[in-house]
Amino acid sequence: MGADETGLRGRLVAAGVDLVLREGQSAVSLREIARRAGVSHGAPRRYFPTHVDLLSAVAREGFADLTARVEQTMRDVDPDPRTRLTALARTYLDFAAAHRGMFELMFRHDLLDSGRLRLRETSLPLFTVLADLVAQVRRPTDAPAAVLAGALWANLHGIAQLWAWGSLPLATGATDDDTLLRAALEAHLGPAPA
Amino acid sequence: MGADETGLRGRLVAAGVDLVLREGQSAVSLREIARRAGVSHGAPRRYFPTHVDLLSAVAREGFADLTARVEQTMRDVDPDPRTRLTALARTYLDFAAAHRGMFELMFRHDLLDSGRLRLRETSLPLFTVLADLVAQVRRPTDAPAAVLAGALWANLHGIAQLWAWGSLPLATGATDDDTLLRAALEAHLGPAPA
DNA sequence: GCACGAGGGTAGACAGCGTCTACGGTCGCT
DNA sequence: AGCGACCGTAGACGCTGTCTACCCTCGTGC
Repeated sequence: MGADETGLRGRLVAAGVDLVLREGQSAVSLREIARRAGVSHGAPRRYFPTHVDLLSAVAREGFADLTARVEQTMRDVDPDPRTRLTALARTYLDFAAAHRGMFELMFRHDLLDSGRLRLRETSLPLFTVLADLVAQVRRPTDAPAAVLAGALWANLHGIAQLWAWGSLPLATGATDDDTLLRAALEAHLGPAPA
Repeated sequence: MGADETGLRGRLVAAGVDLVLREGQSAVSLREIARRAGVSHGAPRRYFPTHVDLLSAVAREGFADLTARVEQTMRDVDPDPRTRLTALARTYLDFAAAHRGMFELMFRHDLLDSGRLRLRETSLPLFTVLADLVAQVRRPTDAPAAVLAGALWANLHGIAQLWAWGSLPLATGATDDDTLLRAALEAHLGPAPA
């Protein structure tokens, strides 16, 4: 998906992905990526004029990975939309927890050039999957589907972020994020079916 | 509140706060703060052994500021808990939008030492205000108050963050965050009273 | 009245960073 | 054979955070 090209460009992105997964977002320096790719520190410049460009490409891989996981989940799980939404949410939170560095990078808009690489648009298919499912379970009195989906996404995202920060467990006394997730889903979509 | 001490320590924090508000989180370097405080680059070290310590102190001011704003809102607004919750949420989102750099810094747990400065605990009073209000409007079938409050906070936080990133407006087609906010409040707390 | 020690700020060094620029080598094409 | 385009190297620059040695200025004990 772009990262496994044989050229240096692909190797750089792959090294960046590997680095952010292993060491976190702050470790992803241009020079370290170049080192891991076995080239001089000036080499990346041919493909990525600035550090931001390279980070954006790495983040793009992150979105692609997350999207692929969600699509895989959709393939595995029951077609009932409510079930699918629950599974999607779980996948989102699991991704954030398992790849925290990547997840952080993906939403560090101060580090990324969302315009040049159409990064925001890269996250759109993901939102579309969510929005389609939301539209199917939406009740007549609910907000419009796009709004409902946006609010739900924001809730998922907030849980992922605050949970990682440690504030949420401290404040709520919870030991896992599943309780919070269930509460969020029921709040937005109504009580879970029996 | 700690930042207006006359000593160098207070001046450093004040300079940091000013800098993050004006230029954003990435501009808050140790040396730049020292420069603005009119001291040499080594001076901060007496009070803040590392950059992280200084940033944490700045973020602490941010939490203090936000808490003060919320408390002011609580003083100004009608005692009806639902109204208060709406106002609190609005204050939260306004703060995030108006002081984006500070808001980012406050939740950059990778940059902060939440342990040493009890930073997480600093955000706790804020959560308590929210939790108390939530407890008052909670319906019998809702999740426990702490969980409900946590989920709602996460929703607010997610809206603030995703909105700032630009993804949410793009995905939902909304032009302001108020629609999203109302949807979130109604989802967690039930339909708004007439 | 004076030495002394501690607190607090200065100044220089170091390695690492992103960026810029000049250079070289290695192709394929005419 | 010669020539360009492509692609990577290497060194410099100014910036960063951190470390260390130094010094100046007090307050205190004698």
